[in-house]
Amino acid sequence: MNNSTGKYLFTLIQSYRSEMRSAIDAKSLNINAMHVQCLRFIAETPSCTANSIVQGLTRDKSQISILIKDMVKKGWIEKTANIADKRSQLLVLTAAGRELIDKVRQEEAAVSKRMQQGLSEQELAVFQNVVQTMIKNLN
Amino acid sequence: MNNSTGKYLFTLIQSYRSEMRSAIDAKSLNINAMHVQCLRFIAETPSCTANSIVQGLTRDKSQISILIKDMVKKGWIEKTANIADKRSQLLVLTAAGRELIDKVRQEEAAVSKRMQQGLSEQELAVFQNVVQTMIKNLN
DNA sequence: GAAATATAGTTGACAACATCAACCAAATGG
DNA sequence: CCATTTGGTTGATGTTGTCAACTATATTTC
Repeated sequence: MNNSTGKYLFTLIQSYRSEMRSAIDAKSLNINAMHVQCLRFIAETPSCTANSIVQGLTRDKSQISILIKDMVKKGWIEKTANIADKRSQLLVLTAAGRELIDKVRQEEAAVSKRMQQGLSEQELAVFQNVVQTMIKNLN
Repeated sequence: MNNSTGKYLFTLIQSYRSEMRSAIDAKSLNINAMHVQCLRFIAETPSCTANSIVQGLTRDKSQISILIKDMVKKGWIEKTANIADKRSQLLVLTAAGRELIDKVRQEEAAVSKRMQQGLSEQELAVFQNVVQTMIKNLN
């Protein structure tokens, strides 16, 4: 392999984003990529704080702060007091947030299924392993 | 494989971007990701026009128009009259642009090399095939 | 126990990337 | 020759990202 790696990965991600965008728009879900990542993270993380998301998604805290504010405003998540640390709040999905992320997951599953057409279980397993190794190599 | 595909790919791309950013900053190359893609595309495309880039990189024409303006201003590319179509101009790299993209390619090669540590030729070949198939499946 | 330092989160300013609409000049089609 | 399409530019706006400065709280040090 040569240094077209980056190029193909960019193209793949761009195509994936575009597909997800279309699916999201088609279903009028009205949610952004970073909102999706945050909601998923909150759903999967007990005692989730803004800082948990900062660490988990490797993003700047100011960016996450703004995203949280957006999602609270949109009624997808709620803040509750964090007894363990008065500086922070615990974040939980509301019923609307859970419903939304479930719908998004369905669209993600559909796009992933399309992406994987014609590829064997073995090829996908190698792919997964390679991606995880590459992530590890860079961090 | 499940729908964590998107998640891992996002993480990989983010890590890659971050690495490239650090490498670019360390060498004081002062160039952005989209500039890099454009310069590479121009270098590899005979009779390159703004529209060629729009089609090749699948980006909005207004975005490409602005990028071209930036790169001309920075002295990395030049516009020459397109005799075949008075509406458009041909884009070519200047000496400075060629030098810059060469340096970027070196950094890309270094990052790719790090990414690939511990992975066999066969695994990388499967990876490449899977990525290209996925791109094709989405378009 | 108080002071110094670090941390969690917020806000503002700015940059990079992206999309859409409106426009003009040129090319193409009927 | 006129209508339509295309290539490119600009403005407005949205999304994602980074950095600095700030406040309140927690932790560390003495």
